[in-house]
Amino acid sequence: MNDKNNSTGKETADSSSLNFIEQIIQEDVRAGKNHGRVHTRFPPEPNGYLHIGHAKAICLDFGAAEKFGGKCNLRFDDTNPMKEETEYVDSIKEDIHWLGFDWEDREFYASDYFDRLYDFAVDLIQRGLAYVDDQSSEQIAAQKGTPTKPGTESPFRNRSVEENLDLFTRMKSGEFSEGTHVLRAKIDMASPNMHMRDPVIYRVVNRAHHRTGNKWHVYPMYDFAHGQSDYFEGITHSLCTLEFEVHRPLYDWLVDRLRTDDYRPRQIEFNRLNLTYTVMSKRKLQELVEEKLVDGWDDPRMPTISGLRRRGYTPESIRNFVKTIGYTKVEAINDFALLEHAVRDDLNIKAPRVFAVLNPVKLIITNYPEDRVEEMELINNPEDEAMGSRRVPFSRELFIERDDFMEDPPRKFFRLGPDREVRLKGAYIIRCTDFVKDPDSGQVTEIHCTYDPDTKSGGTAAGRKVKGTLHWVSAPHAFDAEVRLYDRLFNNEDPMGQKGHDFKDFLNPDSLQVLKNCKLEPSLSEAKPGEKFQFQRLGYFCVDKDSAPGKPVFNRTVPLRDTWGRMAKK
RNA sequence: UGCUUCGUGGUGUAAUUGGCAACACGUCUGACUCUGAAUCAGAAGAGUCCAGGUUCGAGCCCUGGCGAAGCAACCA
Repeated sequence: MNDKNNSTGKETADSSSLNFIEQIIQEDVRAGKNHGRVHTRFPPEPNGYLHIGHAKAICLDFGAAEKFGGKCNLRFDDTNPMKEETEYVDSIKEDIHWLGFDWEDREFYASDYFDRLYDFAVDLIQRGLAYVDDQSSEQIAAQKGTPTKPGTESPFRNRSVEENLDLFTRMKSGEFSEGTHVLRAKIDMASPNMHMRDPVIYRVVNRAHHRTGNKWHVYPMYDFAHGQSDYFEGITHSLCTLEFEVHRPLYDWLVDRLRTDDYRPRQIEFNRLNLTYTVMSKRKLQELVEEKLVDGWDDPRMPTISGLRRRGYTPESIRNFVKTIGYTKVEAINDFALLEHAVRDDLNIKAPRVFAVLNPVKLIITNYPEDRVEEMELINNPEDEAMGSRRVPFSRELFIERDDFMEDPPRKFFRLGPDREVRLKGAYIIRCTDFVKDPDSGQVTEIHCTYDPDTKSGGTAAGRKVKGTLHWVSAPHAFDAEVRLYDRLFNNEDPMGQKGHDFKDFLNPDSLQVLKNCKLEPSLSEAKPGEKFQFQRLGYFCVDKDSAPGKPVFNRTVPLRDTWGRMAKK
């Protein structure tokens, strides 16, 4: 065992803020278990990209360690060379760091322990606690029984130690082909727990491993690697999701046969993260990627860490979200609105305000001089004075949002309409005097207004009130951009939970909407991929990685709360 | 007809020696506002799966039901 002597855990947290797992840890520390040490681990399999469910685990593994003055290891659970690749190792490390956590120099791999695990398997054979089974997986499965019926014993269960040792050695040396032999722990074929019915602990795999190459022809199963790896690393609390609950007796059985002292890692399970209108299993997400139903693992509609990052989510917002939803043993489905609230909350403070017109319509101020341009001063963020202000050009021809004008507005509409007044934010109050419609489509193509020169923001009559305030851009100064609007990936709250349906039946056909000719204020022309803004009155947006000089692309992270939009829908 | 775990507003959580069911999101009002945002103030919404029991008093303890999830990969 290495690394078992880090500093004694100290209780920094007030117990009212501790989740049930942290409370257990606190009790263990108080009771002096493992000398009051707290050491956790985050153990991803490098077979795909991390999603927000992993973020929940990461926050707990690293967070709990930090709360009690302990440490958290990163350990890649790489026991299956069929599925694992170095590419995934790199993305996982990037995502953890981005979320704001650090494993320092403690980057481990289950494959680091292959020799020790093999020796332990040999030890079990010598103690009569493991045997080589020559049967096919079908035969073994048939003998396993069912949850309600006990299993039957393998005909190879009582082989001699010598024969088992010989066979296992030959498995290791590559003499056998895949599927012909396995090593099983000899426990209890009648156990009410299926996992205790002589579980397979080693299988033959004749394939290169991403780290150990062709050294091995036998690989340990998850159950034969996880608890032991925890033990080797001096882990005190091994936190995992609920589906491993039934594995715990096996975890303990193996650790108890491995350990040589009082120290013992403790597995505790918590509920998985589920979100409405999306799916969270790595396999399902992979399906979406492979069938090209999304743009890749980092498609902004994906609940992956890389997808959320590209969508414009901040690490803080994800951590705050995770804090809000908590850890219990209840199978819960969390409302996506909670996540959206978390980003808005964070971006409200951080994101500079800018003007962008997504669905532009031309507005002409007929009494404004043709060649005049004013530089209007706009506050960058009313929530943070330190973010200062910027100058935005204003001229006779502007673009405003098509939605902000109605030919025949209803009572509660307080934007622009014939003979109505409205303020152009940071500029003047204008009155609509006329508008032009395309005779064929019936679409409004031009809105004519007059402005009141006395009402300039900050000017003498600036105090006059009008009900509506619109954002705008100066037509000759604005530049074009592509803006991608995202909606929920699925139409159904719980696409996985619908009996008789494939989850893909519920894909939302309108989850991506691409707007090509959006008009952005000039200050945005320098924005770099990843930069985040509030498009005033619309939502939070960020520059996409597809963005190139002269070909800007923005993603909508989340719209602003919109009580008008909700009213209008009714 | 097994084992393990879980049932608290619409959703997620809290209520920790039994003591007025609390918070967040969402929803709806209102105030403010040069963002129909943010902010502020307020409202509606559960009597804790059901039935018994113990107790002055039960979400919490006991008994019995009901319901849900996980478990039968040589995946993790």
